[in-house]
Order: sequence, then structure tokens, then C-alpha cells
Amino acid sequence: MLSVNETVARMLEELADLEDLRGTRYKPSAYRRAARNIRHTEEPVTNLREEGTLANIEGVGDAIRAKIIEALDTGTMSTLETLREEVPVDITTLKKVRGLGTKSLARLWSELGITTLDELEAAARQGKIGQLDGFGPKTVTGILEQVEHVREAMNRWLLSDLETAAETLQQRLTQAAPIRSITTAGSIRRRCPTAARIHLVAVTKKPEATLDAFTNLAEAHNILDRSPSQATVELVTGTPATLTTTWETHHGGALLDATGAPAHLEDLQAHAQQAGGSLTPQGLEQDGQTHAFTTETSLYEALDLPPIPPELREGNGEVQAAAEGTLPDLVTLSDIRGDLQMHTTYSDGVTDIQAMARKANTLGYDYILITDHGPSLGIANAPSEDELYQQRDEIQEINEEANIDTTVLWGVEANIVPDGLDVPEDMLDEMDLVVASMHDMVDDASDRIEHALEAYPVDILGHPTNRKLNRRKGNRLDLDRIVSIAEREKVALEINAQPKRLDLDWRDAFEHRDRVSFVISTDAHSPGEMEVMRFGVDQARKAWLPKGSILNAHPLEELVTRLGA
DNA sequence: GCCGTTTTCGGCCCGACTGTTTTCAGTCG
Ligand SMILES: [Zn+2]
Repeated sequence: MLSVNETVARMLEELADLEDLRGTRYKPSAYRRAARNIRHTEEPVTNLREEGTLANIEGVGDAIRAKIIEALDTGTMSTLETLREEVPVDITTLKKVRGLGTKSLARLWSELGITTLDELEAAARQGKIGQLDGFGPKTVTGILEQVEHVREAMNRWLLSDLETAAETLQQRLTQAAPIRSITTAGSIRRRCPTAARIHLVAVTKKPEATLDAFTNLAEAHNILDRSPSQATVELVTGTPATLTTTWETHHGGALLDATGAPAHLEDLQAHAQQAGGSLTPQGLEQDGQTHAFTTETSLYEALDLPPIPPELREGNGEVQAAAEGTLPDLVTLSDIRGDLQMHTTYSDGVTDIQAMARKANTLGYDYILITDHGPSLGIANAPSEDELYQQRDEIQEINEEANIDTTVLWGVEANIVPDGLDVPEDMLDEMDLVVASMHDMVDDASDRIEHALEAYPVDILGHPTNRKLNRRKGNRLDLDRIVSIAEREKVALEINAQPKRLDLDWRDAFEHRDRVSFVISTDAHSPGEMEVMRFGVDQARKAWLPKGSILNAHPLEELVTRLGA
């Protein structure tokens, strides 16, 4: 289900965590570095192995190369198996408990024998953890809170991962089942940032054989449920996946029903009932008979409505807007003309500026903004001020190259630190555009952001809440206040397109959509990551944003004017 | 375990923040 590179990367990361627990030095960071670079390598390691070029990946030497080959041949690594026995800690789950790192987990394991989330919770409740030196009451209550969050997160998955899994299922079924067509519905079709399940709808004349094929797929780890027209299986990842079968004549109603959201269907039902009808998964009941629909569009039409884009179907007034003819003209991926946040080897990106520029050129972008981290983010190999000036000169040279039409802009992702930004103001003034972001979780985030936006020439507020989906909720912000300041200071809010961020959240963007401008940026750390733009566009659409609200859907001159840069 | 050499060993991203301290260790990015 996962790509081979991702699978290998995760194995190496588990190896790193387990070695960390044993107190091994340096190996963990070597494994993590290799894992990260493998994840950012576009060519599958399977191919590199054939070519004998695995060791060309930074951080991959003889030992790790042998481990990759072993993983490709056997599906695992003997070192990993041995370590799992030696260190029987469910590290993949336990490391999600924020506040507990490998040092603490190693102690909890050796001193209290804790190896699982359940054991951690029990020990915390029984007061055993609070008795250990260095574990105070705040740590214990923090652990109990985190255990709950981790439990919730274990039953939700990122949109990007679910989409990949759903596509695999679609391909398998297209080959293995007598189906006419198959569509991904549910939360994935509505482009929700995370979701609890996969829901597919297949058009077929042979539901029984189709559902048999589905439950027999290699990907179907467990069968959870089965009826004449629907089956649910559990994938290896634990994700439930449902396949609903439908006749071609009833596809519209089935797809609408499987797509939801419940709140949208309720509003639609109320609308149907006003006209004396009633909506069912089969279609529309009216005057004692059921009308079936082959497409959603014809169903909406029967309700006297224009088709409502799946992203909008959340019960946020979209049915009323559709009835009044005031649905927004949503931004699309093809509207995007540039990308305003990305990293290079000047900080924690994996390629140089030129590689990013070439990728942007093939994407047909008018412009990109290079935004390496400001000097304070040590871990990210952040550039000094001298290096940032060097970068300016390098960008100038790339802009003179004839074979790249994309304009490369010089900027920075300045870090919002307690007393402002970590880049001097006169340097920011020289830059084309400035992104400022928080990388810490703090209580006074709103105050810091306010100060940064008012005291420095900031153009874009990057990943405003600093959330990581399924990992942490993000800083609690006074968005009303921040939006007012952004409006006044001509600062755009970023919708970060990284699948693990998608920050600002679409609900917040929706609430403030009429007051402020947005940019959609990939925050790419490799050329390939520039393609996650579509996930950000999805979120903008969920927030009802038209092209006009998205600054990087416009030519550079207009962008610069609207940012007051 | 990787890497780069004044080439086969000795170094290895570093600053902010938090909770627990009584002067700092562990976590996070
Ligand atoms: Zn950032």
C-alpha cells in the first residue's frame, strides 16, 4: 500500500528508535538521515538496487545498503527482528506520546517494564510514574492526556495515505472484479484532512462476484462486514475500507449517499422535502414513486440545484447557496501560478535551488519563492546571514539562465522567536518576499505573531497554527485578532499543502474567508514535494475560496501589489 | 553507521522550550 521507499524509510526509523532506547549513539541519527533521504528519493529503491546505485543516496553506506537489499528480498531486516526481540517496546505507538522521548521511555521500560500504551496508562493512573525521580505531576497528567490523543489518532489516517490506499484498491478491483466503474467516495472525495475509513462505490451487474473479489484481495487483511450490496474489510494498516455496489441506473444516489457528509445530506433532504420529495440512497421519492439517477448531477438537477462540488458538502450552507445560485467559483489546481514556500540545501531541503527551479519550470509556474529557514533553527542546518546573501547571488544567476522561464524569488522562512524574527530587519527589506512561521508550541503564540507581523516586513504567515495532523493540535490562536492584523499589515495567511499539516485548517479559512487573502504553498523539501500543491488547493476549496482570494493564483505583479511588497 | 579526509579513524546539525530542577536534562524540530 505504501510506496517501497516509504516502507524502507519506516523500517530504518524503527531501527533508529529501538537503537535509541538501548542508548546507542550516532547510529540512530545515521538511520534517520538515510530514511529521510530515501523518502525524498523519487526513484524507487527497487530500481536503484537493479542499477547498483543505492549508495548514491546520501547517508546510505555499505551497512544500510545491505539492509535495504535484505528488506527488498525478504520483506524485513534481520537486525530489526533481533532488536524487536531485545527491546520489546511498542516504540512506534509510544513515541507518539508527546513529552516522552527515548530517554524517558527507556527508563519507563527498564524501571517499570512499560512496553505498550495500555501499560503506560495503567502505570500513570496507579501513580507509579509519579514516584520516579524526574517525573512530576505535570508530566503524569500530560501522559494521560496524550494517551487519549494517541488512541484517537490511531483510528484516523492522513488524506494522502488514504488516497494512495484507495487508488491501489481501485486498480486491484478494476483487474479482479466485473465492474464497470469505480469511484472513491466518503471523506476522501470530500478531501477531508484526515479520515477514519475508505469508501468506494462500484458500478456492476454482478454485486456478489464483485464483493467476493473485494474480500479476496491480498490487501484485505480482515473481513469486517458483508451484505448483498456492501462489504467492509480491514487493511493491513488497520484502516476499514468499504465497497458499495450499485446498478448503473442508481449510481447517482449511491455516490451521493456514500460521499456525504451526513450534514450535507440532511440539508439536501430538507430541501427535497420542501418540494414534496424525499431523498433515499436509491434516489428521489416523489408522488409515490422512486426516481433513480445515473449521475449525481442529474440528481441535483432533479432537486433544482446545480451540482455541488464534493469538497463543499459539509453542511456549511452550501445547499442554500446552491439554491440561491451563489455557490463560489472555487480555485482550481490549474489556477496556481507559483509556489511561495520551499527549502533547499541552504537549510533542510535535499536539493539545490536550481533543481527546485527546474521542477517549477516543468510545472509551468511563473514564479517560486525560496524560503530556507532563518538562522535560529539549528536542526535544519539553517544558513547564516552571509550564506543568505550568497543565496541571493545564486538566485540571480539562475534567473539569467535561458532555459528556465520561472522567476526565482529570494525570501526566507523566518522563525518567530520570543522577541520577533530571527532575521535582521534590513535583510528582510532586501528580500523579495518574507514568510514568517512559528516552529514552537507556546501559550503566547498569538502575541508573538502579532508582534512579528507588526514590527517586521512580513508578507506571509506560514503554517499559522503549527499543527501536525494526528500528532499535535497546534497553537491555540486568537484568529480574529490575527486576521485583523493581517488585513491591516497586508499579510496573507498560508494554507500549507504538506499532507501532514494542511494548516491553516479549512474551517478557520472558511470562517475568515472574506477578510483576508491566502496563499497555498507546498513547503517542499524536494522537487517532488512541489506536487503536493493539490492537497492545499483541496483545502482552499473546502474553505469556499475563489481564485481571487488565492494570491499565488495571480501574476507576480498583482501578488506583489496585494502584499504591499 | 556515515563520511571525508592533512585518507581508514574521529568526528558527527544546534537552539528554544518545558518541567523538573536548585543549575539542568530531556524533548522537539
Ligand atoms: Zn516551517
